[in-house]
Amino acid sequence: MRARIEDVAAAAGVSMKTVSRVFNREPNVREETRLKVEEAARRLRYRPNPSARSLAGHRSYLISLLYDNPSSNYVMEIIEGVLAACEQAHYGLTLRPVDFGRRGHVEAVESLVMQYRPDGLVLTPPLTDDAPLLRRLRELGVRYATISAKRDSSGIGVTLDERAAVADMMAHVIALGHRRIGHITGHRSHGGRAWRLAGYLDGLRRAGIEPDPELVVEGEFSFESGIAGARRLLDLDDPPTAIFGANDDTACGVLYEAAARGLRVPEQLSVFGFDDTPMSRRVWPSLSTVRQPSREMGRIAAQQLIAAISGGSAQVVRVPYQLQIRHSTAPAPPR
Amino acid sequence: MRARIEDVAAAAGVSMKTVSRVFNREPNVREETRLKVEEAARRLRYRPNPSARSLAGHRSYLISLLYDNPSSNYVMEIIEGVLAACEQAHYGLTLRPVDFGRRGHVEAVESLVMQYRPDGLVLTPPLTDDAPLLRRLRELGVRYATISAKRDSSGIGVTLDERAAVADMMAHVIALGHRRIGHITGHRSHGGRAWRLAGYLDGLRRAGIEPDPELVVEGEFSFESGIAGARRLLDLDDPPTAIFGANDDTACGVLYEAAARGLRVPEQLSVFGFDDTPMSRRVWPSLSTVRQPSREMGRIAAQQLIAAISGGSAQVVRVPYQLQIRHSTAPAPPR
DNA sequence: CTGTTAGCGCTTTCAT
DNA sequence: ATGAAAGCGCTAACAG
Repeated sequence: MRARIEDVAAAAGVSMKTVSRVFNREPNVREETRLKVEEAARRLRYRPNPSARSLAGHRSYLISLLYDNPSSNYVMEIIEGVLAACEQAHYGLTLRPVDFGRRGHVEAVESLVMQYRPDGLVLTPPLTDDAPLLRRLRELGVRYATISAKRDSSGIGVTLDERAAVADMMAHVIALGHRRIGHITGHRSHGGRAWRLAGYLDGLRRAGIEPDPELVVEGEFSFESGIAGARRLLDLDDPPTAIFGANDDTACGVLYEAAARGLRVPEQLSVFGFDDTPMSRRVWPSLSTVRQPSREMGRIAAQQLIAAISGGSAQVVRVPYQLQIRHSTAPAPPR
Repeated sequence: MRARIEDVAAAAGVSMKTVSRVFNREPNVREETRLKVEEAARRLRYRPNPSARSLAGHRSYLISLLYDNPSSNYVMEIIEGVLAACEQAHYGLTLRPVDFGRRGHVEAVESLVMQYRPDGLVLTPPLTDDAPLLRRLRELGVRYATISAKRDSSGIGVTLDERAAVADMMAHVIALGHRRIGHITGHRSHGGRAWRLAGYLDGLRRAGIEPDPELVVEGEFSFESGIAGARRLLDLDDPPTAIFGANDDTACGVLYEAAARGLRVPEQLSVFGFDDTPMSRRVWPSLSTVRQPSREMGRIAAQQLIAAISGGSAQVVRVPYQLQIRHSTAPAPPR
């Protein structure tokens, strides 16, 4: 049978509570005692029973990740990071796909919270800026960390300066001689949309280029909206020589439409995206994009959250970005 | 505060045990009594405490999904399906990325099992055919369901006739006039490799085409191996006019290499894959491939597993495939 | 710094 | 068909 805390206590010649203290890293245990306990636990291959722990401790040792599946790669990387942090802190993870657009999604989250009583949540965009959801979470008294939130609402989480990243990328493209640069935006409900648009405008302004409203078309972070956006942009009387898709999916849509028209990338059209998903390396030509350390961001968000749960201090950590210049950006064609 | 089983019992005028019976769908409860209990539970918004339930019931109500991340899209779809089944059965899900190649991976799984005591596992390829892992699981007495296992080892799970699917796809390509068809195989440790190779050979045989060993090159289900395989195949003195990549990633590598050489797909080269990942619709030209209902397969695997856990009967369910003919396959070029 | 005692909310076992 | 009592393995609260 499996060893219980009682067995460890007996083997180490201490009380159950002392073993509990050691395992929970509580203070007031002599180094010598701790070693004895650890040794006994190892010998008996003791593993605390999570159910008993939660039941007696009035906490679930569980955190939940809420996502709205913008992209599988993104979510999987976030999951990996969150999982790594959970493992280290001996927390469990539950997943919750949320249908952001659909009514009743707040109730769905509420039901998760009521049922599993997670000690905290990790939110990914666009849920990070879903006002009704955030309000309800606050009413329920659930702590949460945000990843790439437009506005910090919990003081716990992680972000990246998307605006500066895009501005940097714009500088790169402008240095290649491009003056007419199109942008297919992200979905209105995503925080990233505003940041990336702002970075696009920053880039133009810094180069002294007057923004042309015609060159900014609505998208929604999807492959399809990349195709549609590229069509509108390329059908313009004075079409752009470069297009910034608000994320890699969108940029891949642009690539697709260009190929469909027999337009050569990057010779006749430069394209760039944002996220550095694996796909950006797998398309032809490979996509210039901004690398976002998603896995790391997941890890940090969960770490901050667990720190807050454990009564420590937490913050919104800013992580660095990185430009990935590949084969989809090249000097502007002569006019 | 949160309602407990005791409160529901009091409100319904029955004992705790009766409430427990109702919630666990145990027999020996009068219809009338059950309704009373359900009504009281609804009024008090009662949710059983999962920790207490597991502690007293000696089961975790948890299943674990083990995966080795061949592709994010694939894993995410499986997760969604498994999650759907869990939800319905009031089971929790824990995730376990496993580094199949690395030594110590069996111990990593064992540690998961010892710590969380899941009531069962769901295995995805290639873990489904990892002999040392399976042996250890059996020693530990853990039940598991397999998804697309090469060999059925637990009697619980879901499969798809990959061999027949590939043979069908071959028939389609042969009907287009192709005679020299190349194949970049999957990784040796994956069950899918053998099936897909067998389907490729079936297809040739049925058309009376003598297989040419030169046309089969080793791959590993990756984009990179698709590029490498395409190079070898296209550098042949008598290169193929069509190439079957063992999965979509591989096929996308072929597309990439073809584009890099200025070879037009499908006019000069036909390409097809397997899986129908979202990417297959996003590349240019869009990829002909075999659709595998991954989400559904995840759901079924989890359902079967939970049925087995609950003492019911379970089996290996076979699900249907579907050919997706898109723009990467066309009549063979005249010789 | 360490130990004792009393639950946590549920299911089991055994009555009735 | 229903109920009473005895834990499941751990931590909280309080002693010492």
